[in-house]
Amino acid sequence: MKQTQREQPQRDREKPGPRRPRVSLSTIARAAGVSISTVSRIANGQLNRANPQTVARVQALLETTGYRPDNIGRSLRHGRSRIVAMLAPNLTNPAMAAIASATETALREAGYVMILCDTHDEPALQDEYLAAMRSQSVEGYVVVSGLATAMLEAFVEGGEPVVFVGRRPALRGRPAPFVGIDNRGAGAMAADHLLERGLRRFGLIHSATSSSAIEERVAGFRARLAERGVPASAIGTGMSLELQHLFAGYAATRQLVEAGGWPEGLFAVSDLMAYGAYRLAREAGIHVPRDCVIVGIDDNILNAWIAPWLSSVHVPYESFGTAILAQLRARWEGRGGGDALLPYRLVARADDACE
Amino acid sequence: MKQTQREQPQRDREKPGPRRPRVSLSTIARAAGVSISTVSRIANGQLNRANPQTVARVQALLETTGYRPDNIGRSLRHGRSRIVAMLAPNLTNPAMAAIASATETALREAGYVMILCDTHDEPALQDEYLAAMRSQSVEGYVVVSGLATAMLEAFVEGGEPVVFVGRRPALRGRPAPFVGIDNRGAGAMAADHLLERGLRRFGLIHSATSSSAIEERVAGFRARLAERGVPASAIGTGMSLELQHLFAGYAATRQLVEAGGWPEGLFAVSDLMAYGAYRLAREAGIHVPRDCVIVGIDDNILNAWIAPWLSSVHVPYESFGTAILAQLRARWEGRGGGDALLPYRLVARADDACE
DNA sequence: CATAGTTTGGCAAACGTTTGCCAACGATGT
DNA sequence: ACATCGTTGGCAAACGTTTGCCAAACTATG
Repeated sequence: MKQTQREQPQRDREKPGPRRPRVSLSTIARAAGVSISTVSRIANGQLNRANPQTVARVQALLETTGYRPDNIGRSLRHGRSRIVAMLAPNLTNPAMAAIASATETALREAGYVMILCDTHDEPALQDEYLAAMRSQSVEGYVVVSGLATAMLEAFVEGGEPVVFVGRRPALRGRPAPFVGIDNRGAGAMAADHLLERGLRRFGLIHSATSSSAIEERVAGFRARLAERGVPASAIGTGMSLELQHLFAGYAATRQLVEAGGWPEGLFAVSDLMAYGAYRLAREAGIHVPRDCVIVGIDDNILNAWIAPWLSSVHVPYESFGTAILAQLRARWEGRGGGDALLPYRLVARADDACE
Repeated sequence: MKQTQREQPQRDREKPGPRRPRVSLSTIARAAGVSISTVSRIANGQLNRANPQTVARVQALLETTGYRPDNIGRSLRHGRSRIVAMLAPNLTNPAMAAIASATETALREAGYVMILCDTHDEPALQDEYLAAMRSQSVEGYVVVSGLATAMLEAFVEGGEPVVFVGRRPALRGRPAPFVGIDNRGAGAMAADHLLERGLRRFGLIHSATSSSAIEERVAGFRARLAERGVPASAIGTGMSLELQHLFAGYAATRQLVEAGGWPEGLFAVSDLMAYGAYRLAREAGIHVPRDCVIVGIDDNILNAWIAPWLSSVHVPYESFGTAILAQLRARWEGRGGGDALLPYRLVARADDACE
C-alpha cells in the first residue's frame, strides 16, 4: 500500500522519450519475406528447420542489421532474465568492492549480468531491494552481510536462490548456501599472531555483535587466548555501534583505552576498524607497531602499499566470485549447497611506517 | 535433491525449472471477478475508473496477496525498464567505488536500479557490455573513464542517453554530457601546493595519457609551474602504462628517480599512484613528507585515517551521483546537458606517519 | 496410384502489462 | 418518449520472444 502509492506520482509524470527503432525479429522477417518463427529458429541455431537458401538469406540479414535479441521479450517468454542481484551494505568498504568485483567477473563469464544494490545496512532498504529485484525476475540473490528480516526469511523459505556471503543472518528456517571463511578460525589465528610475538596485554575491538561473523571472530580470538593460558583480566575490550567501521574502530579503541590503557597487542575484527585504531594511536602518540601491535582481518589490498604496520588475516575475496557462482548453480540445479569456506592465512607486517 | 523432496511433502514442482507461482494481474482479476484491465487501472491509481466497491475489493486483494507489478511485462509494454547501466573500469579503485555508491543512491531515490559493469579498462569488454545493456533496454548509460570505441561513438551519435564521468573519451561527434572536475585546475592546484611549501625540485608521475583526465591534470600542473617561473629542467617525469594505478605509481616513480633522483615535491595524478610512490620511497629509505612531499588527486576517504602524509586535491565523489542523475534527466528530456564541473579543494596533510 | 514419411515453414498461444476504444447502464434534461 | 451524458468495466492490441502444433509440398515406397 505504502509502496505502490509512493511509486505512482513519479511514474506518471516522466515522459517516455522517442524510442529508437529497434531491429526485432519482425523487422528481419518482413525483410526476408518469411515468418517471425522462422527467423527466431534460425537466430537460435536451428538450421535444419528451413531451406538452406532461406537460412542463408536470413543469416545475412541478421548479420547486416546487427540484430541482437531483446532480453525483455526473452525474459518474458521463459522466466529467465540472466540477471543476478547482489545486495551489499556500503560499497565503499574495500572488502565489499572486492567481493562485488570478483562476483561481477564470475557472473559475466557465465553469461549473467549483475545488479548491485547498496543497502546501507538498513533492513528497510534491504527489503525494498529484495522486492524490487523480484519484480525484475532476477535469477539469483547474492546477499552480502545480510540482515535478518521477515522478507529475507520468506525468500529463503520460498525457495528463491539466495546465497549468503560473509555473514549469515539469523534466520530460523533451513540453512541457506553460504560463502565465506571460518570466522572462529580467523579470530584464533589473529590471537596466535599476537601470542607468537610474546605480548602479554591484549585488546579487542569490535562492532555490533548482531552479526554472526563479528561474533565468531571475537569468540575465536577469546577462546584461543584462553586456551593458551591468558587470563581474562589481560584482555581489554572496546565496542562501538557505529555503522562505519572506520569510526567504529576509532570509538571502540578510545573506549578500550579509557578503561584499561593501551594494550600491547590489539585485535580488530576488520581492517577498517584497525585503521580507526591507528588514527587514535597516532593522535595519542602511540607508535604502531612498536608500542602497540595491531592485527586485523580482511587484508585489504592497500595494506601492502600504505599500511605496512598492519598484520591481517587475508581473506581471499578474489575467489569469492567463483564460489558464489558455484553456490548459485547448485541452487539452480536443485542441489542444496552447503557452506563454502575458503582458505585464509595470516599476512604478518611489522614495519615502521617511516622505515 | 532427493532429500529436499522428502522434506517438502507437497511443495509444487521445484525441480523442473525456476518457475515460481507469481501473483500477476490475472491472478487478482480472477479472484476479484473483474477483468485484468480493471485491476491494472486500480493498481496504477486510477480510482475513478471503477465503482468504489470494486476498487475496495481489488485494493484489498492487492494488499493481501502482496502484488508487485512485474517489471518485465511493464518494460515490454512501453520501452522503459527503470534500469540504468554504469560501466566502470576496476571497481576496486576506491574512487570508482565512491562514484558507484553515490550514483546508486541517487538512482534508487529516483526509482531506478543500477546495473554495474566492470570493463577492466578493456575496449572489447566495454563494447560487449554496451551491447548487452542495450538488449536489456536500459534507459541510460553512465560511462566512467570510458574508452573511445566505434560502438561507444555509435551510441552517442545514435542519441542514446550516455553520460561520461571523470574522463571524456576522444569521440569525433557532438559533445556528450559530462560529470567531473576541471582537471587542469586540479593539476594547477597541486602545483600551487608544492610551490607554497617553498620546494624547488619537482617530480610528476602519471599513467597513460590516452585519457583526457590524466593529460589535463599533467598539463595543468606543468602550466602552473611554468607560470610561476619554474624551469622545465627542475621537473622530472615518470610514466607507466600499468593499468593498476598502484603498480603504475611504483614503476613511474622508479623511472623518475633513476633519471634524476628524488624530487622535493612529487605530484601524482591519482592517489593510488601516490600510494605506489610511497611504497618505493619507504623501500628507498626516503621519508615522506620530510624528504619528499607527495600530493595526489582524489583524496580517498582512507587518506584521513592511514595516509596522513598525503596531501590531495579532494574530488567530491559523494556528489557525483546527483550530478549524474541530473545529466541523465536532461538527456531524457531532450535537453543537451553540457559539462557539470564540480568543485574541488586541496586537503593539505603533512604529518609524519609515526608522529 | 495410393500411402507413408520428410522437409519446410507458418499459425497462434503464452509470458504481464498498459491503454484506446467501445458497450452497456442508469440518470438527467427536453 | 427521446436524446444526452457520465459511470463502469470489458475487449483487444501491442511490446519481442519462443515453441507446440499443424499444413502444405515433396519424396520415397509399396
